Amino acid sequence: MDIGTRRDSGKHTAILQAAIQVISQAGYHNAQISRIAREAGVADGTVYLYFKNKEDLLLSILRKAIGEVVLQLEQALPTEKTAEWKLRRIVEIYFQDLSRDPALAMVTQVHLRQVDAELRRQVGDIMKPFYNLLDGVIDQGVREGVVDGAISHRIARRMIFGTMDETVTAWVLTGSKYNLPALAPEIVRVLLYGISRRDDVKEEVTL
Amino acid sequence: MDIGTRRDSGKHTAILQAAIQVISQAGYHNAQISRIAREAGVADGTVYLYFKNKEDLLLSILRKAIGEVVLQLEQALPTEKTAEWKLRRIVEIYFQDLSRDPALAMVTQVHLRQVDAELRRQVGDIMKPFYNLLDGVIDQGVREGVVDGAISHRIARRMIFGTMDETVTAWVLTGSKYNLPALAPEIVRVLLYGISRRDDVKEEVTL
Amino acid sequence: MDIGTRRDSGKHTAILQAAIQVISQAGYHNAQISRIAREAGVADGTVYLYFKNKEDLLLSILRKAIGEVVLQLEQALPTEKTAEWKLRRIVEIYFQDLSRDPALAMVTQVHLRQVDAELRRQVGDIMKPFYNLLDGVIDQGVREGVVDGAISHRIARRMIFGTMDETVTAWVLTGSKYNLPALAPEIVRVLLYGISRRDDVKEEVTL
Amino acid sequence: MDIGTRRDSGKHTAILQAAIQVISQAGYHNAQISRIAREAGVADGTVYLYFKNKEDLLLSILRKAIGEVVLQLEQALPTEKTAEWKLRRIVEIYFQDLSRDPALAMVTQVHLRQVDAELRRQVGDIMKPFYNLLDGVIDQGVREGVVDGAISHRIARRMIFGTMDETVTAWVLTGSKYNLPALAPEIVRVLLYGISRRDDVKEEVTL
DNA sequence: GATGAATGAGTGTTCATTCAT
DNA sequence: AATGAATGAACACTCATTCAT
Repeated sequence: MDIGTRRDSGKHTAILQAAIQVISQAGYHNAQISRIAREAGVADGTVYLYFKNKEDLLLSILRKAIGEVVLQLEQALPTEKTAEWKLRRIVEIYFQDLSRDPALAMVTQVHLRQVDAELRRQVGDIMKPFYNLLDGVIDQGVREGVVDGAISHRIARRMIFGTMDETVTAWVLTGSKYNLPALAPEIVRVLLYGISRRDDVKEEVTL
Repeated sequence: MDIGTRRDSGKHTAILQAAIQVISQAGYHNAQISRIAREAGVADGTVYLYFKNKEDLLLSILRKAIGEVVLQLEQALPTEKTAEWKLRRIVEIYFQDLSRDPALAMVTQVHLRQVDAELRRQVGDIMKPFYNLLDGVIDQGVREGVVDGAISHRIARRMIFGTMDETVTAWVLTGSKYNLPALAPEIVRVLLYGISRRDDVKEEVTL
Repeated sequence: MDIGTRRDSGKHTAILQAAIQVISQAGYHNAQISRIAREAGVADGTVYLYFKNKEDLLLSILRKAIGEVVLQLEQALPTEKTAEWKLRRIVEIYFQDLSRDPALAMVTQVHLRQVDAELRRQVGDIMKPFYNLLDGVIDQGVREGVVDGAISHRIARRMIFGTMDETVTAWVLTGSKYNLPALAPEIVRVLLYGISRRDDVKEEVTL
Repeated sequence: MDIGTRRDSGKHTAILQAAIQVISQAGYHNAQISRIAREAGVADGTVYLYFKNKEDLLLSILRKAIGEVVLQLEQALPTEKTAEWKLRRIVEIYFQDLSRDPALAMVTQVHLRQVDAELRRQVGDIMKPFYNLLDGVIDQGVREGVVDGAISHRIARRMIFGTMDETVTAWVLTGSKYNLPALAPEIVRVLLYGISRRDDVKEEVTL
């Protein structure tokens, strides 16, 4: 069922888009294949020509979303020299990409969690490249001397991802009303320096 | 946990415990009422004498878990004077409580997210008291001058909760093998000061 | 379970009345024993001290209703001399009794039909005495020369009962708003002479 | 009966026939969809491709039965000139149609009554056309001078329908053993002239 | 007699998936 | 490739009835 890179007559994309719309509105368990098919303008059976099953459809959405973020990051990060500025770009691009398609964000942030153990493992695989990028930046930060080498990489990564994740989820659940990317600078500030007051700031975080 | 309350000849508690076990293993959508009932040693119908429906059973688990954390925090926090130490106690107690019952943690961290919009609202209501405690500590921190008043309360709270949540979820999904509470000091350190290197540290974070 | 004639502390009657009320409103299949018990002010189990099961409860209602009608007819009919006047009394008393307790009428006319084959046989047994009364009057009518002996007794009886039944059911289903006994004279007229015009009437039907 | 229409490869008809058979034997509340499906040779789910739900299946049976009677009456009645002969045709055709399919008669006469209030309203709607036909004939009878204009139309209609209904129900409950249409002439006689003896008969009712 | 907590059998309906065309 | 009619497994919840107290 690996259709490959050719997207045929656009049906692959149409079904994926329809799935994002339907799932974002109704949730994974209430998103019937028949409704997704109708929305995409194809027959029920056609969905199974492009996706192995409903679960695969959900994972494909995540792959697409994370794939795009990673792709953009791979292009943008080399531009930045310091780890600090790379982290800044990560948060910005992550927020920008997700805020560009609220329905997609709703699916990845909320409905994707509504799945069972087996699926969760695959979600981890898909997130890998993104986690690796984060780890790379933390590494560089330590080498540069701006990130505390004593902090566990795992903990650092989880704080960064956990904070971004919680922020996007809150944004999505409150209706995607405010400007998400605008929060990036303040987020980066707490990631770098925590919530503590800093009188000794020389070069303040600006954007 | 709530030992001795034993209302209704212990059936209420038995069903709740059985639900935690079954849901933690199979997930909410795969946890049949009949299986929970069997595990609890009661008839299917008996479940409905103690809980309104399956959803109510799930919410009761969260209520129990969060209720206990909040209860302990309300007793412990007044003991601590500074906001910093209060934050420290929050992370410690949160980690300790959840690590005491990995199955319960699995349910609240993973399976509880597998629910639809209507339920999500109720989850928010249950979490309210915990969020309020966090806000209170942040407030105090600002007044004490240790927390940066320029940082949005919302963002601060989301970083704190997002980081703890991500940490517990990762612990639970990797099999609850390592000592979760032992991570508390390092977590508090990144919450307070971020990931940045701090040469200017006068009084380092210790425990 | 034959409690006999003694009605103990009135619980037998209380449960029967409660059943009439609950079934008339909710229908047989929606009338839970627990609700009938609550309405009667007794425990669920107590219902089974006075009635074999739910079905028996329903039959008891019919027995009570038909029993009262038959009792009254057995007292009133001997008073009337001619078959014509006896028929008149039958319709009058049948209508009067049912209109006295609309809830009871609702149960016997509507909800009692919502039962299965086995029960239906028993309903027939209960109706027997009433049918016998009808047959007796028809017999007498033939002997008196006012009823056409050529008409099958069965057909005559079904016309009489079918017409009364349809009339009462219509009355009950439209909310028991109008005066049912007031229809008796006209009903008797069509039972005796059909719907045809009668120019040759010597002694018209009056009341 | 509607032979040749055969829509949907006959599955619609097959399910309807299976439902008539199963319900006539077991009653509405004991007729499981799975049993009807098996009897029709289709999967359970297939029933729901042709009928909205179990209730809709029951109403479809009545619609089919009454629809056929009304159709035949609409063709036959214009043939008859007088109201008397039209009434005769109504009884004949009603009896003939129902006696042609005893299982169908069992469902409409007995099991259809086993339903709740909401359904009952819809039953009324379906019966409307038949009631209207009866009213039309009574009207004509009054105009012709053979029906007593002083008799309430409602009462006349209820006597006619109540008598037919009671007759068919009795026939069906006793095993559909005797010839139902053969009773038509005698039934018409009691509808027209009641049970009274008629010495003054000039042109007696014959068939 | 009276209670009411506990039982557990019973079923309409949905929907992901298949496959003959 | 595309269709969509057909499939059938799966399950939360109700409620008449029982029985230990």
